[in-house]
Parts: sequence; C-alpha cells; structure tokens
Amino acid sequence: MTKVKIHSKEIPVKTIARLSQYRRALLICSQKGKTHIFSHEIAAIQHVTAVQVRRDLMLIGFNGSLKQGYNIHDLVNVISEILDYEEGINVAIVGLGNFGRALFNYFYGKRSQLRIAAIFDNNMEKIGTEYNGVYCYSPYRVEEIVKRENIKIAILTVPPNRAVEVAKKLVDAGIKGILNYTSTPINVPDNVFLDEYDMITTMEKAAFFVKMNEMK
Amino acid sequence: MTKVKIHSKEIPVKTIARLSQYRRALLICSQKGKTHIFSHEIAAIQHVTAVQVRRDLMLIGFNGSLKQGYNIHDLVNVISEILDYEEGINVAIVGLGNFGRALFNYFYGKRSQLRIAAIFDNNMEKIGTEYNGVYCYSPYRVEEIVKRENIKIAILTVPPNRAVEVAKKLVDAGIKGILNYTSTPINVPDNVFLDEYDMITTMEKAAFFVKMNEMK
DNA sequence: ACAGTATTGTTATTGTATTAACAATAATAT
DNA sequence: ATATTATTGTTAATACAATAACAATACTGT
Repeated sequence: MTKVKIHSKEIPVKTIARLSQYRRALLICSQKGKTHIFSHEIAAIQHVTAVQVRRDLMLIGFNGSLKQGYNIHDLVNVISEILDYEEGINVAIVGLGNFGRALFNYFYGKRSQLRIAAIFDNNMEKIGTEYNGVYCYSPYRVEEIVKRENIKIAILTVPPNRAVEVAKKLVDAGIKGILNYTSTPINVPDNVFLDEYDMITTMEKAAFFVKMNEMK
Repeated sequence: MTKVKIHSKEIPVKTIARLSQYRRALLICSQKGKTHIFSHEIAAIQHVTAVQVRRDLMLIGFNGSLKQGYNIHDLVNVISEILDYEEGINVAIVGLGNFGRALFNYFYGKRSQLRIAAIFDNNMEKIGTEYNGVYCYSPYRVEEIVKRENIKIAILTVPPNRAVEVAKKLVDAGIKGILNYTSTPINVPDNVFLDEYDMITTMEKAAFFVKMNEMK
C-alpha cells in the first residue's frame, strides 16, 4: 500500500507521515502565540523543503493566504481530521522486554488517542501483573483479549525467533496493524498495516557510512 | 547522501540496508548447514523480490552459480567486507531514559563490532554510575569523552526539547553519526551520518491506516 | 543428441517521489 | 499609477527505485 485516497485524491503515504510532523511543528508555533505560518517556516522546523510542504498541503486541499501564509489553527484541524481516529485506538505491547517497556513508558498517557489496553509476555512472573493499570497476559490469550479489548494495533518486541509465530497469532486474532521491532521480517495480509524498524540494520548502515566518510 | 561508491560502482543506500538484512538471513541458513542459496530463497526470508536480491548482488559484483545459486560463506564474507568496520566502532548512548536503556541492553555485548563506550545523562543520580562496566557522564563532558574514547556514533534519546542543543554539542565534539530517536528533527553537517526514527509519526501513520481500512 | 527447465545477470520499462520552474496574486513602496 | 516583492498553487522535469523482460547458461531427462 503506497497511496491513499482522501477527498478522491491520491495521497502518497510519505505525505501522511509528513503531515504528522507538520502538525507537531504547528502545535509548537501555536503555543508560542503564532497564528499564521509560511511554508518555508514549516520547512525550516522539520527538515523538508518549502516546496514539499506546499505540495503536501495542496494534496490535502488546504489553502493559505498569499501574504500571511497558512492559518495554523485551521491547518492543525484539517490534519487532525485526516490523521486522528475519532474514538481513540487500542494498542497492545507484545513482548515486555527492555524495548517493550521503553515503548510502553514512551506512549503511556502521552497521547489520548492511543490507549495501551494490554501487554502480552510469556514470562510467568510478568503474567497477571499490572503495569500502570495495564494487565500482562500470556500469549495464549491473544485471541481472546484482542477481541475483548478491541485492540487494533500491536507493537511487536518479542525475541527475533518468535516474531513470525506471534505475528501470525496476532493477525489471526484480527489485529489491524503491527509495528515490528524484532529485526525479523514478518508477512501480513494486505489489509493489515505493517511497519518494520530494524535497529541492527540501522546501526550497520551508520557504521558503514562512518567508514566510508573516513576513507575519503 | 543517497548513493555510495564501492569498487567504482554507485550503490544505492537502500541496497546497503538490504545487504545487512541478507547477511542475517544467510547466517541463519549457514547455521542450518546450508552451503548454497538461491536468490528466491533469500527473497523469501527477507521480504523483497528475487530480482531485487540479484540486482543488489550484481551491484556489489558477487556472482552465483547457475545451478547451485550463491555460495553462502563467500557472500557473507563479501558483505562483511563492505559493511564491517575493521577495528570495531565506539558508540555512546546519549540520554539514559527508558529508551536509552532499552537500546543499551539491546546492543550491549550483542555485536562485537559495536562497543558502547559511554553513556551521557544529566541526571545527577546516574552520573558517575556504572552500567555493565560503562560509565555515565554528564553532558558537559561530551567533548572530552567523545575524543578520549574515540566515539564515532551517538544514539540520541534525550527529551525532545533538548535534542537540537545536544546534537550540536555532539557534532562539535567530532561525532560521525547520529541516530536520532527524539522525534525532534535535527540538522547535521554533510559529513555526519544521520538517521531519524520518529516513533510518534510511525504510530500516527499506523492509526491512520487502520482508520482507512475500516472505512472501506 | 536434444528439448525442457530453472536459474543467473543485465538491460529496459515503469512507477513514484522529489525538485525545479513559473504563473497568479496581493500587498507595499515609489 | 506602476514597479517591486514575497508568497502560494500547480505543472513540468528530473532523479531514483522497483519491477519486468529476457538472453545466457548449464543441468536433467528422454
């Protein structure tokens, strides 16, 4: 899935991601009392070009004024209308290792839109325990809990060798999106959103570039 | 920086990232006793197409045999020659919150290539403490320690509002690569590698897609 | 010996995303 | 009034990455 229709216009996924970033920049400016902003100002905060900002906003049909630029308040609303999930969205942390815990703390309570509704881990000591009011369940109960709690998104941080199996279980249980941090690629049906972030590859890429730069 | 020269051939950065993934797939197969592998087998493990695998291997000048496919051992060596940093590479964790700690544990001892040589945090209780033999220093000492320990890469996990300032300090100290996990975009000179991963955007993108899929 | 098969290696094509170019516009200054 | 300026909105061009196409090859079975 690489493009998406909004108001019968095709919008690249990358634009969606940038909208999220623009919104954050806008909210910061708004807090400082600014009411309007130019495309090049947004571009300077996030690192994109002014042209790209204008192009993205064109795609979602948002117009600015020639002398004042874009109305921040309105733009935030339009972006929110596109991005936000009215009723909020329930998320599960699957695998409560260091990484899972970090993500838990990172999201817990931060965004009202996102509610961490369950934790899964197969460590006996963790199962049945409560973390900030969120229960930790055995993976055996994925199907049951995902349905009961209406969980849409899973943050997958289990050990690499269990990734595929657990992902399958999540998909079967009806999960709609998986963020895979296990460094093991997984496959999901087309109707399930998948985002994979591979820390090891990122590190190796960084090391490679450092080496390259030192050679010249 | 979008392409890179190896053996006087231009190699896309995306290929570099895939090589890292291929290598992991290869090592797993190697452990299982396999000595040769076909492009479509590699493709099935990671999720790319067989054509892309062949194309990538062509770019680095690695040849397979028509009936046996690619020699796993040799291919691992060639990839390692490209990716690996002979003497190993020293890394610092900058910001020892949950995320920093997770990354610390994730990398600590895992890859001999990567040595976590220092931690920076401005929490008084952490400064001076040792974590698995790695010292935590005050950010004031970045310049001194980065030079003394020959640190090349920084993993940035400080609070968003401090990201820009700390990044500047790291660059001034001579750091060669930054992995920015703060959700605040930073700017670095051309000769410094930068990879930014924005968790919030990823989450919002996931939520957006779930919404989209439910609408149809 | 020869057709059939499966695979590699490479070139050509397509598709997508980014960047550049520029007309349209409205305010300001002369 | 008219030129100048800074910006938006959109179209055109470029660059990049992924996919498709296919010749070359070597093995297998008949």
